[in-house]
Amino acid sequence: MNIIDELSWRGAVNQQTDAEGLHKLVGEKKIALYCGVDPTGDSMHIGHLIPFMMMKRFAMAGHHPYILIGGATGSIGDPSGRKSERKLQTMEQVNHNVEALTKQMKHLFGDDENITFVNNYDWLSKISLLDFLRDYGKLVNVNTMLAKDIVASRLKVGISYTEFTYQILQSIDFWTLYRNFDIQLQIGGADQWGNITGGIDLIHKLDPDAEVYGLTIPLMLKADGTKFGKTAGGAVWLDAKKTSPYEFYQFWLNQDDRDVVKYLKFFTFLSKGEIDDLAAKVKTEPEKREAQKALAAEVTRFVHGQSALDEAIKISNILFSGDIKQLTTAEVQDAFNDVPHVEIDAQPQNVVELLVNSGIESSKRQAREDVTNGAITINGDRITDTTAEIDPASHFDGKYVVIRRGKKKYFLAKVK
RNA sequence: GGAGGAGUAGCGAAGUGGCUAAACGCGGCGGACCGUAAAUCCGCUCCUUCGGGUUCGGUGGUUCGAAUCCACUCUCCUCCA
Repeated sequence: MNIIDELSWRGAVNQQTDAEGLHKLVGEKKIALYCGVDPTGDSMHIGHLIPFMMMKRFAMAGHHPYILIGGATGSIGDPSGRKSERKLQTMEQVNHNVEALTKQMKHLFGDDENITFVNNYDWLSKISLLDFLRDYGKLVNVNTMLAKDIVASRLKVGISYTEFTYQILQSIDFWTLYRNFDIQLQIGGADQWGNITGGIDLIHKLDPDAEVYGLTIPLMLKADGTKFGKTAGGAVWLDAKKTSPYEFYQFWLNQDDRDVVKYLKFFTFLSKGEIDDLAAKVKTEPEKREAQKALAAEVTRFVHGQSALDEAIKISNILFSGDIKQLTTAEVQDAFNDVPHVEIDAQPQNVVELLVNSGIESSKRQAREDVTNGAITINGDRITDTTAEIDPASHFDGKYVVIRRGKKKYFLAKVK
């Protein structure tokens, strides 16, 4: 199947500069393409993953993706999709983030020999101001820049010259990659359209015969219209230290029936046949949640590896179907490694005090309410009496107390 | 520089002297249903030693009593120059 057809089937094509031309090009030859990410943080979240999963598909189809880490552009700040000016990061932060992101990217995509990593700091930092103005600035029309959504939407609130210039830097990236590596396609999120077409315009001015294309991926929204990828605790990170593999697995497992097929298409490498199969099961036997399970397993394995996935499934089974009291102390220690930890005193203590002191509840009022409502389970027993005394010595050799708040939130309390 | 307008709980937004810890909506947290889904329904959503304590941009007044009135002050928005 033509890679563009596959992307279309997956719902991953929003806009293309020349749909016919690109379709023909990738059908005729193996091309080089790129997608960039700016080091705005020291870890990506699942939203960042979207274009790179598509890059991987290109690689699997025999094409050659280049992953660009924006060491230079990240120090400037992309105004795309932003309502207000970004706070400039220090160069130390940028460098730290570049290092962290590169490591993460290489972990995810680095074992594919057909994927190359580049950093735009390597060329953008070498351009002098005068060269910039003479070689590139002259080719870019300010009126065109102002008309782009990215800039136009910001004119009312204001935009600094620095952020205004961002699109030129990204254009120079595309030009540089085109010239050096014959990169003919840039892909990105829907908000990158303006930056991508800017690059294509620049390339055409410098090389009128150039054959280059742009493709954007639609903005991902949940069935209820809210942003994808956010939970109560914030973003779902790819870094296991920020979002544990167990939480990561649970995030995917809990997806809405209406969204799960879309996510399978975006985030997994399952074939069309396999996905169609799962889609049918969502309709016929939704209660089995096979699509969600497959999604959670595939993505968790891709990001965190097989053993982390096994662990996540094991914990999930224990927490949601097993009897916690049957576990040995060693099993508790092992199974709950990934669940949030708190510390408590060894003496028997009142439930409400215990919940507040351990930080599980924010106030006594809240703690009392949850206990009264039956939201609190300690070592597998539901506690509904606010005057109940909890003795940490009663289970697991007095070393641990397993606390559940609500239906899904577990905490492992270590006894001091 | 001039003229208006606005600042209330996480957000939006009522409230113009006591009955206001502050309507309502969203969000959040619980519970029921159930499939660890959605929708729906119910409860809660400043803190508390349950006596009370501290809140309506800030400071200081008036008053028995202030989110509400007065003065000063800070921030933001709109229009004019």
